[in-house]
Amino acid sequence: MGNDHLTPPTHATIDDVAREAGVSTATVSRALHHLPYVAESTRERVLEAAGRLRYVANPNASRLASGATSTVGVLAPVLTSWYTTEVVAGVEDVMAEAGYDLLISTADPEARERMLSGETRFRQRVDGVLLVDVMCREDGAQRLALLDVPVVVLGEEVHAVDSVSVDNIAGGAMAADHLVTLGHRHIAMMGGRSYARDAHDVPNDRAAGFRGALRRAGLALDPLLEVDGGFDIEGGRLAMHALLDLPSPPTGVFAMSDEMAFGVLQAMRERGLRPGVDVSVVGFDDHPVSEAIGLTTVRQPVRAIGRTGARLLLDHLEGSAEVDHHPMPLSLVIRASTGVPHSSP
Amino acid sequence: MGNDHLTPPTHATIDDVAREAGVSTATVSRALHHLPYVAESTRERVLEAAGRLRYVANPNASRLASGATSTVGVLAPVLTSWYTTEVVAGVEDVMAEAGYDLLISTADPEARERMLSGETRFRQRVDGVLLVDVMCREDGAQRLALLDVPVVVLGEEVHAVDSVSVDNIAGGAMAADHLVTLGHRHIAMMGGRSYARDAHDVPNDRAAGFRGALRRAGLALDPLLEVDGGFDIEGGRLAMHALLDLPSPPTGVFAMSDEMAFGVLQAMRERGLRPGVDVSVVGFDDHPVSEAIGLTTVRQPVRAIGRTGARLLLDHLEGSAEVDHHPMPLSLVIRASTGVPHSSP
DNA sequence: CTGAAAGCGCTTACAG
DNA sequence: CTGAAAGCGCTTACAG
Repeated sequence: MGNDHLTPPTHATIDDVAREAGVSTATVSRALHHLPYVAESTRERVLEAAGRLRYVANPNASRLASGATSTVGVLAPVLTSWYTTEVVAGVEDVMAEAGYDLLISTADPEARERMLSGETRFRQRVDGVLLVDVMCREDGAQRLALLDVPVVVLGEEVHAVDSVSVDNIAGGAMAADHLVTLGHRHIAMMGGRSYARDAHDVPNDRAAGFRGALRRAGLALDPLLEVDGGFDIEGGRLAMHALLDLPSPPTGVFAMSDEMAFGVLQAMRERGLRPGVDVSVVGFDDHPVSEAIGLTTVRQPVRAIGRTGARLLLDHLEGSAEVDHHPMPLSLVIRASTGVPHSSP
Repeated sequence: MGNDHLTPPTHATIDDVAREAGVSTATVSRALHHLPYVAESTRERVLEAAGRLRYVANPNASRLASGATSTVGVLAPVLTSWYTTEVVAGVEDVMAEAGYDLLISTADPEARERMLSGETRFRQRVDGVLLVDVMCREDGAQRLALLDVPVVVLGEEVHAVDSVSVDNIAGGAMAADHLVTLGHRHIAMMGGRSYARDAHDVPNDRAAGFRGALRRAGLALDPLLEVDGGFDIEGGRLAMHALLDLPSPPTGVFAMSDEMAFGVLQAMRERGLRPGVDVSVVGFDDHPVSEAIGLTTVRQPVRAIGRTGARLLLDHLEGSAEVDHHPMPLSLVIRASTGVPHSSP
């Protein structure tokens, strides 16, 4: 109380600024947008008046009048996994700086279908769309290319629209090669069809790469050692317990995500087994916790994936028509969870 | 190609629907908003026409005309910590269902000041605001109460506006009591002033509760055992190494966040020390990884904090004027990282 | 370099 | 129950 009684009950509009500066609203608009053909002295007067009135343009009015939304839509799996959060953070980094808002929507299967048919809540509300791990395939990408906004696809390689992804086949092979090189012969592979990765090429690609590398080493993947860990911690824990209950448990495990690998390590701890000694474990992602607990993993540049996708979308918003696939690098990070097999042949 | 040539190059507007249904735009608007005083037969005709034309109202036009934004602002520390992500996910759960968009903004110190003075990018763009761990204190809350949108504060107790938080003093005491009960006497406390928690009451409250509980047990906190772990993994690791380099290292450590505790465990692993045997560790949060690695911790209902805050804000948006503090419960989750002191007196 | 005016696509009193 | 019309606050050709 006793404070600033002058606080306006409502916000200043462009008319207020025009009056204050003694010019028309058109001139105010031009001056504030730094458009050419405004006398320097006029511009200064407008800027000053706007500052005095603490004027901020009403975005709804601007957008309605100009047709631009200054918003990009992000369709992503539930923002619950570290991976997704981090990708979106990368997108946010770039888009915030460029002055775009993000409208984030959850990518369940129906949302995916609505997206492909252009029926999303994004309609009329965004200037462009980023799809995170939605898995459209080439036919989906062709439908996206027909939409009236530019679209960039993250997490898979397509060609009808811009895309950025890692080479999951190579990633699976890196994990296998590492375990084989250490001397492992009896190796398990843990994947899954999580909610987020339903109908996904990602696990399939990692599996294919993993199998291929084993094959090249003269090994085959024992069907008993191929398990579903649901891409989360608890799923990884349960699947690992099942593996350890086998008559002949594996000496090495490749978990297709670090979160599953955390569950694997938890199961080992529950049985008093030592990672890297009794059983070797390789994850995928390089979650921040992985370094802390010493998990060997295939690192993806998660945040950079988001940033790169955002930059590509900005290019399109500025008129670029180039369409390409942008591969991102993977690397193996070796830590304490892998070592030579305990009972080496 | 060869596909649907009829796809309209532009979106249907309310005028198109009105023409198609043979009514005025006013009637279309009323019918679509399920307002009273529209003949059932008319409503049906409008709904059908809108469906046929795949009409979606232009939100910018709606918002400009009605003055409502259907958006709530969320001011939160960098969306990089699990805690923040999870709170925001809880907010999103509730707000998405109520038909509100989220406009998320980063809460650095300048953003905090702009918020308190009503100068944010939220101006004119949101119907309400949720502050996550921004720490306004009572005087800040009084300024927020003067703003022209309702505000709910998460993470601290204030009274000028609605707030929801846990009792951090009690939480610090729970950690201390647990370690003392196990027989620990030489106990370290790891806090910090992270970017996110700068100028924060949270660490202070946890520290006060921790100290108070020690005092009640006839113990005092050795100043050498009070360290800064920066509220992240690496900071926790470094601080723990420093503690272990002390002439008389602690037998127990209370880290004020699970992520710091992960760093503590990493440092121990690097030195071959066993959690719960050589040194006992208590965290704070109950991060999903904590169960996997067996970290004893003070659990907060993080997602529920976000949900509760969102519901309170919705209440205000619907006209409620009640203002209250809403406490959320903490609980101690005992796991393998704590045990009786190795060299018990 | 600047202004008058139309228009963006809705919502909402105001009259019937 | 329904329509004509004003108005929300901007932007942007179109003229000067």
